[in-house]
Amino acid sequence: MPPALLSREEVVARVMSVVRRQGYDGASLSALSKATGLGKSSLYHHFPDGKDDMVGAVITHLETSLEASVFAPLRAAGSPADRLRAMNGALDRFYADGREACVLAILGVGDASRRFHPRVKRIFRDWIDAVASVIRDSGQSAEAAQARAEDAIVRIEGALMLARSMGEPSIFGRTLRALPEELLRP
Amino acid sequence: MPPALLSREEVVARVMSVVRRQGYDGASLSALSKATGLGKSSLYHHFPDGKDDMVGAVITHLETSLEASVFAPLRAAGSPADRLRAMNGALDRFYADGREACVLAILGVGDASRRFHPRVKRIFRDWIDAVASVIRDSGQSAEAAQARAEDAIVRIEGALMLARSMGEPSIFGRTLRALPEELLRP
DNA sequence: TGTATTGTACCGATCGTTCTGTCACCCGAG
DNA sequence: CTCGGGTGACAGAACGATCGGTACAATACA
Repeated sequence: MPPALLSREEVVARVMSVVRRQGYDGASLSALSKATGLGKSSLYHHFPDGKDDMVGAVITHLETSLEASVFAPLRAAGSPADRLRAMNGALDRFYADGREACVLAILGVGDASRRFHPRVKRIFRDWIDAVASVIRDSGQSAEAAQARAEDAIVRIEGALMLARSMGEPSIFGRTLRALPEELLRP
Repeated sequence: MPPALLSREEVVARVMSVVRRQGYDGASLSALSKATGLGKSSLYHHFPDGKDDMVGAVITHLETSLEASVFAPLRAAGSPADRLRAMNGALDRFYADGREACVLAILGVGDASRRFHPRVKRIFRDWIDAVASVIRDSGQSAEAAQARAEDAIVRIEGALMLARSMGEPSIFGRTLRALPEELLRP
């Protein structure tokens, strides 16, 4: 039971939480209604284009919050290792230490994936580029940095998936902690 | 349009194909009916417990075919590198060079995940153990082998996810090809 | 004939969506 | 200050479509 008054950001956060756990198809309007405390018609008042509109707002929220808490720190000043550790901290929080699924991975399932694919791809692209810039700053060539950055995202997403499938969230933390050394080795 | 007569294996394969693309919730009975060429009543004749029964059959098919084409080769005689390359060949085929999603990852989404979690976890467990045995045979300690084997599955699943999200299937092949060296390095 | 398989029609439930209406609140006119 | 008309935020009820699932008769094949 939400406390009657919810800001748009809070509503979007709750929608994201449901999508994360149930997937796009599983996130029914009635589930979203229950999670946000808003009637179905109220949801349509705030998101006139329906479910796609709500999930679009989730992606927008994801874009801005990833930019602020992950991409920007990666591009900031500081030692490469520190910048990677800053990313790790943000990811650990966002994924609840490996217990929560990745929204981007969830949105790759089903017909919805076609609609959201461009925006999802863009986020991954930005993420890879931000990680690659760190690795370049550590002295690697642009090509090696690009390849290692892709490998970083591969590991993060894979660890998230396996951690949840095995019921062992620690897999995620272990993978994260190993990343800086592996990405920066000569 | 299926050619009228389908073996149970072929039916299961088509169900798997739909689940893979649409997810559990998105794989409606009408979609499964269309994909298999069987009416709903025929589907219920062959799978009396409905959708869960069909997906259960998919998992069973997965267990046996992964055992035959991936786990067994990993445990067979031969050099560690050869055994890993044998796994890679099977995976490349099964995932269509990175174009098809992983059924196990798909089944981790939504309420369905709770029902199938034990079997999915078991498959991952067996997979990790089989890879670990290869790495042990290359001279690594049991602990290091276990950790590296987990990392292998992490990378395979992550690469599959990212390859599809980026629309660049080649990410999967590149990750696979890099695996033997990374897992067997001293 | 008997058994295995399938088509048709249907069930109640739930899907995403829309319509209608109500309530609280703001703001300018009197 | 009061009042009335807009305005945004919400709920209830209902829409047609589709969901997963069932009953049963008809067909196909042995």
